[in-house]
Amino acid sequence: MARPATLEPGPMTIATDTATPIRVRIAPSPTGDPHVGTAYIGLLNFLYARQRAGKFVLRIEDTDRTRFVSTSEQMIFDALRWLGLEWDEGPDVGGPYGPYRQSERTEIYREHVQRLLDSGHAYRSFETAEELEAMRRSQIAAKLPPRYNGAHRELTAAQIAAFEAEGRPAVVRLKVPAEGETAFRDELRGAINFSHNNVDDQVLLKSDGFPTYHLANVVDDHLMRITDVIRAEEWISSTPKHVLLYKAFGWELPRFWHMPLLRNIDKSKISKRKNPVSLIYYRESGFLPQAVLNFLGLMGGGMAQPSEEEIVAKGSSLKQGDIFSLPQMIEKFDFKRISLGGPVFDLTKLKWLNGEYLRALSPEAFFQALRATVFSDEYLRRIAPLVQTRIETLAQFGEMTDFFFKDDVMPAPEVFVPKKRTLEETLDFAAEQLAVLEATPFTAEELEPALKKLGAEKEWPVKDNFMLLRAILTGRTASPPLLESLIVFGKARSLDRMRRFIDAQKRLAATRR
RNA sequence: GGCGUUAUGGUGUAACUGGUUAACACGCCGCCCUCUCAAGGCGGAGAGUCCGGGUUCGAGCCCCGGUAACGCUACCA
Repeated sequence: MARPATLEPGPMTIATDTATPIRVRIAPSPTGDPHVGTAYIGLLNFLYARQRAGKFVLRIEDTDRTRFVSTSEQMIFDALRWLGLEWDEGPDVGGPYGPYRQSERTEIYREHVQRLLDSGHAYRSFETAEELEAMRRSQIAAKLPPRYNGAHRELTAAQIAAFEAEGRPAVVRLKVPAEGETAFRDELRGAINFSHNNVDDQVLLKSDGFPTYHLANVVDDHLMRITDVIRAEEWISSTPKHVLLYKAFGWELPRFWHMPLLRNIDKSKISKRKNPVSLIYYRESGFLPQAVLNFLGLMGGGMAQPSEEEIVAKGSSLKQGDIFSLPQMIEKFDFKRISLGGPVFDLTKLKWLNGEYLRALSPEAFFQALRATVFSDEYLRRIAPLVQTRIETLAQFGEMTDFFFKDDVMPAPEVFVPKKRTLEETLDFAAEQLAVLEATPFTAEELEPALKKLGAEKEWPVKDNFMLLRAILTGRTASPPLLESLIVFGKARSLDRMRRFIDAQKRLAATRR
């Protein structure tokens, strides 16, 4: 892999106190579109590795077969490469500690689980999912904290044999010590303690034979010689379980760095409901990877603002302080500076930044960027057949297809509300359509029946059903074929357009009242 | 509910080991430039640093006590 010289550890390289080479990893789950959160944590890990001449590993965390999406893994690869976050080891590039896909490591997990069973750090538990669910409900009803009650912690050999004879499937759980506490150090926050009263007997091996995150993550991090676990803050609460596992195996602990969570405007954890969260969306909407990376680098504030002397020395203007490249981040990004409050992912500022990058392009580079994205041959080639029979001069192509090239369309209520329907009913139905589209792969064979099924359930005639969707997607009542348009425009952008539409209309309706 | 984390303008961040009227960027408003719109230039409004105590000549920075937000609380990650 050819890397620009600037990416090599420069004078700012941080000396580490250990002789062991630094190794970090990201472990995305292939459950859907690649997520901005993955890019954020990916960037941070990448920077950390590059600053210390370490290795950046990509591991695919595909142990949940119920949420597995087969196309997801490739999309993750593509999105990370688009951003320029190249990994040194991973499922597609190999490496000395493979395999890098957890579904290919089940034998390893089984062996390790057996070790825990043998050493008494784990035990088999035979409750069914339904029984556990019932237990949880009654605990919540009784206002008790929902926790595993430990019923099978001390089964006798005879009891275990009986359950097995019954053919009951088992899970393996971590045997958390009844007393005491587990403490660990977070590199950004200092010591964190958890009383064992508050650490559940986590399932380590599911009844389908796959490990849970907790087990797989610890085993793999150890086997892959990961020295620094840089991950999102949401993992703090489960870190004691991980620490307990390291100890049970007798392994050395990695350093833990928990990064603040990216937030929606209302400060909740970033989610697709309130923010475009798919990296596909950003790529297809014409954001430049450098701008996205730059923006992500702003989140958490690891880049010091330049001092006045530096500004004078460089002769640059003050606002350049928010603009920096990946090599500059490698040089200057300081993990100890990261501020812990959850940063709001503010699309407005991202757009400004992207505009700065666009303006900085040479005319030729700008033209090439256009040709590579919104006016790519590939895109045009897919749109062309949708309009060929519908236009009389080639110039009409523009009118017919404008919505394919817009960032936003916003039809008026006269356009999208069917006769005999109220605005409110219509928006409610649009929300139903959105839910269906989210759950459906974007192919004609899948989309059509799914939408028709919804229409039948809610008693919306096909005509009104499709017309509403057409209005939302295209902004008008006449357009190329709806389903094909949806598919070509793409799932990420289509869903975003719908969400924005519903949000905006609800807000409008509220102000009218 | 329990546990954990966090807390500086609307948003992202600054403020060296406590030291002058809390700084920069985005956004917002106004003016200039201009055929328009952007961009660019200039200017402005907007926080007294979550709240309450304390230490100190002096606190956004230190101590104590609250509050709020967020996260976790799954055979999901």
